Amino acid sequence: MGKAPTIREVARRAGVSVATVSRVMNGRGSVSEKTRQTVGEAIRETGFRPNVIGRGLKTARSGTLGVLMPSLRNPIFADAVQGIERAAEAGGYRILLTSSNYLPDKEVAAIDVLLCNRVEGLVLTVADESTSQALDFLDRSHVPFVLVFNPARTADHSIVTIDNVAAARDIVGRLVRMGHRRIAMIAGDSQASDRSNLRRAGYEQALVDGGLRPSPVIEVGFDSRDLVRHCRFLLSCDPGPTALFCSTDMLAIAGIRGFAALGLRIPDDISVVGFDGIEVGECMSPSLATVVQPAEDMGMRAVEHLLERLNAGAPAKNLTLPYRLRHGESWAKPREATAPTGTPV
Amino acid sequence: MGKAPTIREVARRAGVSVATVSRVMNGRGSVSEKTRQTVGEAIRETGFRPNVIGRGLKTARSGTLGVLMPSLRNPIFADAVQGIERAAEAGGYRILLTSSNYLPDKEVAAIDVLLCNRVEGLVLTVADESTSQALDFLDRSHVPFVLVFNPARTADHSIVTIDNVAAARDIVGRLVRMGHRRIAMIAGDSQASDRSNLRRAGYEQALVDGGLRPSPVIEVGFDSRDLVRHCRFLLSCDPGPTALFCSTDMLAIAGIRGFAALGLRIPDDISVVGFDGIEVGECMSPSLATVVQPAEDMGMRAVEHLLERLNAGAPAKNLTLPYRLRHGESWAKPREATAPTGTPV
DNA sequence: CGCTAAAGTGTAAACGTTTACAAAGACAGC
DNA sequence: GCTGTCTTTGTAAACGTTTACACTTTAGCG
Repeated sequence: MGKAPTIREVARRAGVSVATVSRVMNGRGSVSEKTRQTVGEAIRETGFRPNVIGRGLKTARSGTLGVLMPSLRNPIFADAVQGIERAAEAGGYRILLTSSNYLPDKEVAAIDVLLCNRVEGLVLTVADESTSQALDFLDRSHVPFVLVFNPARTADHSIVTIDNVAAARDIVGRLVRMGHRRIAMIAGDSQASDRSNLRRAGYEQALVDGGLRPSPVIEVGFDSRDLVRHCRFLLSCDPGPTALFCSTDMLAIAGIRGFAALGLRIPDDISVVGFDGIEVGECMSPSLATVVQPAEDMGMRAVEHLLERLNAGAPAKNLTLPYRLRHGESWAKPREATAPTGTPV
Repeated sequence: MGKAPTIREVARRAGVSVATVSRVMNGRGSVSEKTRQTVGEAIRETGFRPNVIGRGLKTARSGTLGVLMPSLRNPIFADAVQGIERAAEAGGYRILLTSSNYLPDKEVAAIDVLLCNRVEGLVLTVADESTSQALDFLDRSHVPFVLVFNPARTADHSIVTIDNVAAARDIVGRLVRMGHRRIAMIAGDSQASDRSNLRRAGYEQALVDGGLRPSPVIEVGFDSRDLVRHCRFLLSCDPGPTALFCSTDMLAIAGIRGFAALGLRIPDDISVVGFDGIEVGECMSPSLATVVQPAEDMGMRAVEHLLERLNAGAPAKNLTLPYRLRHGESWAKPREATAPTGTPV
């Protein structure tokens, strides 16, 4: 593992000073055409690759952005990272990726590591924005950051999100207007996700809007993949639900499976809708009716905004992107369709 | 954005030299208990965070590993990255993540950027290991790297993979022994994935093993999500297939949907099996019969091995992990079950 | 008390860049 | 030829750490 050549060796080989080599590389300052050639050759001959660590030390710019996500196992986050990476690359930045596994303690630790690495900014999703120590910590650091998926704490925070309450209310409202009167909800651990809470709030509002009495919400862990127990419970209730709303697509997919395992057909016997809009929900059969968050786009926008703040000193802003409903095949009118109590559809 | 405090300011505040502060931070060299206290306080008071860029310059160690994946949109890669991140974190390393979008040109460019960032090693999946310029490039760099998912080029390369040929042969062989005589295959773009080719080879071997004549393989792009056209084509063949093998789970899921859209029931009318073992395949209904690659584990092992090479000078090695079959619900005996020509099951 | 060894601390030189500043050369205008 | 301007190049000082080396203090021991 011979040491990598340095700018000094290139300079020696080209018979110029290191300053000149630096100028050739960065295209700053004036260099005669002849020298430029010579140096270019020397660079090629030595296989020189500028050491961005040395450069970063001098320029006080690392060229990296920190990224912190709860997990990459939920495709919604993987998609966001994909967008983040694309936009970062387009802007000439690299990303340092970490994940918290939904643990607030790890959030703080991971951010600390990123700050030691002198990331110029961060893009992150925290478990719960309202209680996050990680954000307090970050506020104090004066390193700009953009939250993705999380709701806004205050107006002077940069966030890229969708209106979770409105979206949940919208999709559940449609179930109501389809004629569903008993709509259950399975929500991911509210401790680990403020989104879960917001979606629950939207769900409850939709029930109220429809004049339905709230039903209890089943809270499960994020990694729950086997919901058959919970599905059985739901069916055992006196008037069982005719529809299920899940706080994430992963849960909804598991819910469909749970009901199918109990012999129900989707959507004939029960409707199931999700939230996130992960691609696989669209590919499966029945395709999942859900709220689509433009995750990749959100990641890109987050980075673009971050770079504006970094390079142009733009102010923080709250960016709420529009969500989309995917009219999948997993929902339908309830069999014993009764008109909703409110206004007819 | 006041400048971050440096070791010098901590030293001044604690009334000691920078060397002492450094010693306290790294626990190297001897420092009296009293000084240790004083310095610790000064660090806390100033909110000092060691600049790993400065450190890296001196120690010639960046503490980062480079990661290059084709895309994060396929959960199999996201899972691998998850494992990579976990193991890297456990080993005290950070990861610099890039993706190639399956484009060989971007592979080279991305690696170049990573090398400029002086990653101490790389974990990557290239489109095609046998033709990859990226790997030639990397070989010349003398930075250790580990391939994941790709097959081994030569014995002195580090790789972590499964036996794609054997696995494909295994699962397709089971279809044969179930009684399927006409098994179609949909494969992802072979240009963009050597895995696709290996799985195809395994598929063809299984057909030969079973005394079946090879049928043409349909090649599609990786981002193909609507396979209904291809499904229709398959059904239009004179004796249509009774089973479909797809080179990835994402394709298999789309295939299930394609057939379902044409009115077929899975697995009653046609069996569909995939390859990868992404989690969502297990959650959906019918659950996907597939070859499970331990992606997260593969990512972890890759990093563990890389760190062994880095820190203990261990030699490169080829690590072929066992695959697992998931006996999902998407396959069954063909309706018009005929015993296979070969040995009975 | 004097000697030696060990422990604690400081000094200063790296590491690979960038860049302010200085210097030198070329050239034009007088 | 002198002056001034512009272009090209070099010198050297940062940037924030680590660490070899040297120095001072302390402790142990005769």
